[in-house]
Formats: sequence, C-alpha cells, structure tokens
Amino acid sequence: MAVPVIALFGPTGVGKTALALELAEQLRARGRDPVAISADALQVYDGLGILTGAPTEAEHERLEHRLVGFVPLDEEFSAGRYMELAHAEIDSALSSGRTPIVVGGTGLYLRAALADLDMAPAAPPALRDELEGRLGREGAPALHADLAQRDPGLSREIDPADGKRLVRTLELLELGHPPPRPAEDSQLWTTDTRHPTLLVALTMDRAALYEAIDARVEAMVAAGAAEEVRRAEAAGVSRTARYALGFEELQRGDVDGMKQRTRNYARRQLTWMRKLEGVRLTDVTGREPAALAASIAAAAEAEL
RNA sequence: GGCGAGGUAGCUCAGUUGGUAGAGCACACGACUGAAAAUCGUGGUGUCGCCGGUUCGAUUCCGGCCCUCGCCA
Repeated sequence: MAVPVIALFGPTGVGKTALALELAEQLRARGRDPVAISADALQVYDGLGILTGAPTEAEHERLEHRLVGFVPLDEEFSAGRYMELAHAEIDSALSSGRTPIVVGGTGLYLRAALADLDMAPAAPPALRDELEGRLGREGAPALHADLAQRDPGLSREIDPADGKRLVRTLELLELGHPPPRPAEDSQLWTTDTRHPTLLVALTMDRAALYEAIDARVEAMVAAGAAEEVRRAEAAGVSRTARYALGFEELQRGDVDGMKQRTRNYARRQLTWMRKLEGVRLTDVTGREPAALAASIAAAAEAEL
C-alpha cells in the first residue's frame, strides 16, 4: 500500500512550492488525487499573499492549496488553532480518497499537522496583557525570579532572558495547566505521526540558498510587496500577522533588511530540519524539480 | 598646499592613565509544544594604517610617511 500522507519541509527559497506542483502532477499520473495543506504560520493570512510567498492563482489551479489566505489580517492566529484545522483538512482529504501533501517551512506547524501534540490552552487576553505589561516594566529576569519561586525545576529549563517563554509559562501556571516540559517528553522530535507519512526535507548549498532568498525578496518587491504591506497597515494588522518577514522593513523601504532577516530565518529552519526525526534529507542544489518529484512519488508508492 | 578629525574583527565603533583588545551587527551552531517568519542561548588571534624612536615592554607616548573625510586656500 502507498504512503497516505506526504510532507515537504525546508527553508524559504529552496523551492517547496515548485516541487509540490511537480509532485502533484506525478501523483496524478499514478492515479492519485493530491491536495496541498500548508504548514506555514504566515501564509494563513488573507492579504499578505505577496509578502509571504503564498501560492498564486495560477499555482492554485495546478494544485489546490488549503489553509492559505483564510485568516483576516486583524486576527491573531496560533499553532493550536492551526493544529485543529490541519488535522481536519488532512482527515477529510484522506476520507475522500485524496493524498495530502503537507508543505511548509514552519517547523512547529509541520509537527502539529502530522502529530497529535499536547497543546496547552490559549491564555485569556487579559492575563497575557497583564504578564506582558510586567515583562515590559520589570524585565524578563524579574519574571524568571518569580517562576523560580513557584517552580524551581521549571525555571531551570527556561532562560532568564526569554521573555516570551516566561510569559507563556507563568500564564499556564495561573490557569492551573501544567506548562510544557520539553526536556522530559518532547513530541516534536519523534517519528510519531497520526498517519503513515513520507517526510521529505529539502536542503541546498548555503550560498545558493542565500542567493535564492535575495532573488525571491527582489521578486516580491517587484510584485508589489511594499504596496501590499502599506495597504495592510492601513486596514489594521494583528500582532501575529505583523511578524511576517519584511512587514516592518518594507514600510521603511529597507529591502536589504528584509533579505537579511529572511536569511537568518532560513538558518533557524535548517536547525529544525536537522533535528526532525524520520526525514528523508534531500539536497536540491542544481536538481530539476521534475526529477526530484519523480523520485518522491516513487518512494511514496513503494514504502509501505 | 594649510588647518582639523580619523585610520582597531567582514561592517559600525568602543577601549587600553604603556603589560599584545571588546561590543553590536554579520557569520556558524544550538534550544524550541495555543505569539514559532516569534523568542532565546553559545562561539571573537584581529600585521590595533606603515616605518622608525623612547622603553624591560608600544596598539597606547614621540617623529616621519601613507590613506580617508571635512573646512580653508
């Protein structure tokens, strides 16, 4: 039996989308009916398509993409919400006989799509605002000292400067929910998946990747990314949406800054990729998407 | 040509009252469970512009030279 779920992971600029389109064709040739399910934290927003490199109309026609461009820009989004939606998309695709291709570069979202993670509940906005306020006024070390009082063991696992994690941990303690203990039982670095999955991770020669990123940013700017950002800003943008690479940079016309930050991000993606369990690491430097797609399609046929 | 400021890590700069130097960024690596394109951690030997002098010892003081920038001719 063929592997029911295929996943493509890799840094921005390696060519995940192009490969997914090729792969879809190859799968159709083998009588399968593919559908892409995005594992990307920013492509979910409606109105930042150019900036986030979301699939275009033409690309949509070649392969249906789900979980792209459906969240209003002024709404916050989260990994927890994503997990529910991704599971629903994958399950409904499977139950109608289709082949989900989970494609994206957000490591946490990828694992959330493929596995059942014990996500802790979201914090009530008032609680988060309060802790954020303390973080701003007193600084991260003060929150860390507070955490050390309440749970010395946990405080040792979190860096005193890591404000965001401290806020998250303290809010879960307030809610009476046990905070995550990555050191003990991480569900991120296992081969555990809800369905048998062929996980392919794309790498590329570093210099070539950086060049591809620079070119990609230039293309986004040429396609009107700055205008898109200005329009979004005028209409109202949630805190999570404005984390998109280039959102702040393009408002000040800092194209180089956007390139820089994108390269830095790609490196963090590569760190995730190296640590992911059960991946089929594939160096795409100088390789044609069609040939790659053929070998992935064949692997998805054979490996069960 | 004269006057002034400056030449220190890939970049922007700090510093050494003379004992061969350090930040931010870049770069590399790592962590990561409802903010994750976020957040955080680790890693710094570089003819301290060149040549000479003083000195036990000069990147630091002195002299000369080269280069950059500004102002004046």
